Amino acid sequence: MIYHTFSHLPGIGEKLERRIWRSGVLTWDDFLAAPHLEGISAPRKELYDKQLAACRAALDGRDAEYLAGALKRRDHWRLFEAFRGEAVCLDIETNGFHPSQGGYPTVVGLHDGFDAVTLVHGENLTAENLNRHLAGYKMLITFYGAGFDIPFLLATLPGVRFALPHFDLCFAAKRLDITGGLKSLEVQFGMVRDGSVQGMNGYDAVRLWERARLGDYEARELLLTYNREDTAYLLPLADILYEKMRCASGIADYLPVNACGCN
DNA sequence: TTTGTCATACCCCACTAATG
DNA sequence: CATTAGTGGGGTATGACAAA
Repeated sequence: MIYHTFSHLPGIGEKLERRIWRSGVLTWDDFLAAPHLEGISAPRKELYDKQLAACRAALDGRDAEYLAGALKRRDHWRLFEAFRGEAVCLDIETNGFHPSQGGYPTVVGLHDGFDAVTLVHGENLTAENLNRHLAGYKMLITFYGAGFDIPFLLATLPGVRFALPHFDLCFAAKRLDITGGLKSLEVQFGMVRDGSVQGMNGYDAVRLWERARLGDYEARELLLTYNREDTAYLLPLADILYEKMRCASGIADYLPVNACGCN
């Protein structure tokens, strides 16, 4: 999808991007090879050519951070296919307070589809540790992380750094007119949680931390399991939502073979 | 080259919905 | 609850193209 993207160029929105596709220019290489494009003046094309060449070099060099900066936030999802193999899902639990009132993250969970890492407050949760783990990946996946998890971590863990492309599934779902929180989406797409944490919500996680903090080992284990389940379903959900977003973008209408399976 | 017209990208605002 | 980013609506600014 990223090779088909032109909406990040200044002055090109969704409409113009589709017009470019309609004219037969489907990829960055097509664009660079075309001597002239209708609706785009020569000096402007020259500027676009430069930017596309830079993006292409970044993609060839797997420079995810450059591309994160080059794309508008709402279009980061377009990088998913390119970086799926090096994507990490993140979800946090907190003690229930806001950073300004003594709030802190209790658990930060990372899951890449194979391995799960859990950073726990007072044990191994530090900005350095989190940065080190994130550094091994090319893309970040969250559910409403842009609105909650990321700002919360930035406010409570000085030095933590988020520069990766960020696929926020919550806003993708909203743009697709799929409403409801993470749990609701899991049900909609037939994902079933481990019985021990079924029906739990974020508030329960707050209470579990209270007990875990006082030495309740069982509560601690349940809290970690809950967080792990939260992160474990993000990647399969991303797969589903990415396909739907791609279909909604309209690119499949212009590709020679419609291998999209849009419904 | 200048002007007029049209399309559309962009900006600002209040609102929404999700998080623990 | 309080908090937050993204969204959508509506107005404005900008750029492409064609006619003069």
